[in-house]
Amino acid sequence: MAATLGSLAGLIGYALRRAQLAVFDETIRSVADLDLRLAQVSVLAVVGHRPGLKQTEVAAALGIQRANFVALIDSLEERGLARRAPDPSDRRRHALHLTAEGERVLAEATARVAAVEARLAAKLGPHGREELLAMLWRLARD
Amino acid sequence: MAATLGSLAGLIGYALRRAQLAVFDETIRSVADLDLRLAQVSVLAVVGHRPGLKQTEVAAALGIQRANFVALIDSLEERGLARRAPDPSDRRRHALHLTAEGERVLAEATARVAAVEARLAAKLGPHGREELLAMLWRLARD
DNA sequence: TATTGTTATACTCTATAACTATA
DNA sequence: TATAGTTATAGAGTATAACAATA
Repeated sequence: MAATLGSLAGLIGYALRRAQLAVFDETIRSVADLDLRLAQVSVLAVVGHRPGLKQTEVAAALGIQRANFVALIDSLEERGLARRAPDPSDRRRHALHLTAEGERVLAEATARVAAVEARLAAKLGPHGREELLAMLWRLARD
Repeated sequence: MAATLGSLAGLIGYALRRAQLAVFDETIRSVADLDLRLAQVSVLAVVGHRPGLKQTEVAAALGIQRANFVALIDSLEERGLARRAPDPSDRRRHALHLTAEGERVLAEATARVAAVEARLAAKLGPHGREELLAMLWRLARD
């Protein structure tokens, strides 16, 4: 395959895509039996880390448009994992929180993902993981 | 944003996704006025590098399902950038080639993408690019 | 007037099954 | 029987515009 890819194999953009797809494939499988998509896991992680944020703030942190975020929290709320709390100071806002069940599911999902990450780190050698993260975020923040 | 992402910021998988989206955003814009999507550019690159490959081989190299590959070459053929050539030894097969116009468009797209890649490499320091590519392909190949 | 959440919608990307023609 | 290409289709993910309620 490498031989047939030609110049693509030397492109950061293309290598990023292939690596991301491969890693997501493994990560998606790791939480599949929890019936969670990665977007749902990411919302649980942010809300669990910073409870009380409003929808727009969580969506912006994750790079998700607020219009598309609605169905995402709907799904988590319907499953009893998160809830929208009314904000007394501004009745337009919905502050987001995890339920006790949401905390449990997040803990389980986090453990599964951590196991995948450990396997990835093992492929990268001693300081590979930290170096990779530093480079990736340098590319991601404009 | 980093502060609100919590544990996500330390995940290789999540950082890969954010970096890939940011890089693709810039790359997509760089070829937008050629009216080319990145999937089309990747097909032009592979066929230009290895003319005569059959559809299934190109699709496999790019990780695209052969069913989804049909519309992709259709679009390139309709624009006169690529052509399906009958294979005399096996009439089921279509060998893929670029037209002269396809070669020209590929050259232009390659130059645009190379300019983006140069900006990315500049962000990563002296040996950053090579180190990053090595790590990404280590993750992508299983 | 501006913002928050929402609905509706359209478009791309991807995955799967089934068909045809050839081998 | 198996393979190459194809068609049809359904599910995600994403982007945009417009609306109601509230500020």
